[in-house]
Amino acid sequence: MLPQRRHAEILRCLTQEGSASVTALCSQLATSAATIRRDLICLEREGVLTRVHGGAVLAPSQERPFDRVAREDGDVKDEVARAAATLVRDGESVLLDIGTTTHRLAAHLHGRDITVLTSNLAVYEELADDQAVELILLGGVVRRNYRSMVGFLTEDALRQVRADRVFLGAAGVRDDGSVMDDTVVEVPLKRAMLAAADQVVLLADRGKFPGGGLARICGAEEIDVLVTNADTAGAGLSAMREAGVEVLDG
Amino acid sequence: MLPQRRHAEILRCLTQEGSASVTALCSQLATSAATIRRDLICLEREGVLTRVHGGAVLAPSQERPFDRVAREDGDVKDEVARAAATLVRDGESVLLDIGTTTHRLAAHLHGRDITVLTSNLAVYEELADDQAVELILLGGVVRRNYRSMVGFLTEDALRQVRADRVFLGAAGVRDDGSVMDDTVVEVPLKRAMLAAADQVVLLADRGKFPGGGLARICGAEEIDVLVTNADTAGAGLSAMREAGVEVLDG
DNA sequence: GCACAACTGAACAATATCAGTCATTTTGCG
DNA sequence: CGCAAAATGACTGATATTGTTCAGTTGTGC
Repeated sequence: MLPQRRHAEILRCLTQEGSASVTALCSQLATSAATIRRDLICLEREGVLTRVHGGAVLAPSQERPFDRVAREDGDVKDEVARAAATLVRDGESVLLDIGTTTHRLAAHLHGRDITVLTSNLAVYEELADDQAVELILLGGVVRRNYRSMVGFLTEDALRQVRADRVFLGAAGVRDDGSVMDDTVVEVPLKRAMLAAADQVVLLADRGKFPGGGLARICGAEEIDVLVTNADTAGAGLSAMREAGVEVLDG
Repeated sequence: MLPQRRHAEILRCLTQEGSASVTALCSQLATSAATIRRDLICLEREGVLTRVHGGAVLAPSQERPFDRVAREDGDVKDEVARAAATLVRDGESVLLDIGTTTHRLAAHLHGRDITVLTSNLAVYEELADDQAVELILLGGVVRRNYRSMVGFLTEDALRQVRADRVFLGAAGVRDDGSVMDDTVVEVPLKRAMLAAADQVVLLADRGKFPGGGLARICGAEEIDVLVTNADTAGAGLSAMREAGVEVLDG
């Protein structure tokens, strides 16, 4: 393996985890501790990381903005996004819905060895520079205000692909467990996404219980996993549980 | 194997993986280390890559081959782009090919009341904030280095749409009028674009006459309009004229 | 404070790669 | 066909990188 490749890999581990130990890097890169140390010295000289006893951490200036946002406590949406990211396994292909919640999820998927399918242009911009993630855009008519693509092209594309998991956002969940959306044009898209994935994961922070919306996307029975906050409560959540939805707390 | 073919292959490996080792290239291209090194020296002189111990990595300025190309030959290409923009009428829908030339064309389409269809992500970024232009992305697998989307999704999308005009880029025009490209994966896309538009406009500055390329996209008879520089000359241009192509000077 | 484990830095040997040279083969051209 | 130029592959001494070893240091639990 080329030294540069190793350096890139070390940085990938660092940005993903925030820190990395020499022994972990040894096994991950199949090399000796001496080489890793030499690499770390080199990278420290470049100023991209700081060496600490046993490994290295990202240099303060190198922390990506989303990482800082992610570590702030009390951000209910980010709790959900972070919890959802733990569901994704290496090698999988995931379908990300339109909206800000899935954009936040994408920010937690940096450096992962996965394929992301989406019509969410915010996700595209988030992951555009990430070499690890394979990115597939669904196409469609660009809606600037929503940073997304919609229309028959998007729906057609969804019929041609298959994902291991779809991460769905929503405007709210009604007390009967119905998943609702505000934007009528998105509903057929969301339904097409449901059909294109093996597992349906709904991202809904506690503010979505109960929640309104003009149009019904689907009922609780179509959802496999609900990711929400630990302190979420309400009839909608109970309805989800009764429908056999696995509930994951952020 | 021809040196040019080897160089193209080396670049393909590099853009795909980000780095390549001499030994890997040896076995992949079935040649000796000495030859690979000579190739790398040559390519490094061109500024395309940076040699490192054990192999090569993409040159820092080269990580986005797109941006590099975009800066070269500024005026020559921009003459062509500006002239091409005059062909577009309000209310039309235009299909823009992958590449830098069409990106430049897009820069001249700001504020126009038109619909732009493209798989060129540089065009998307150029026009994303322009309220006047309706933007439709074709979808597909994102190729970061080329700022484009390719693959069967893109081709499928092209079969579903119809444009008044397609603006096509190319690596070069041969003396017999054949339009050539370097990137094999783009050829079926370009052919699908030809089929999806009523009029085919080829953008080719004087540097493209004569020009090489691995794969043939189409012959002169498929082109309706050629936009080039005023001082362009050569057998390829004559072949175009003989085939009845309307030639527009920038 | 002390013992113990883990980590570090430096030196060294082994290995891999590099640049240069030279013989051989291929290519282009009259 | 023959010749010259270019490209290729093999060899060699020089250089760079890597893994190992070991003495010294740091961190941790008692």
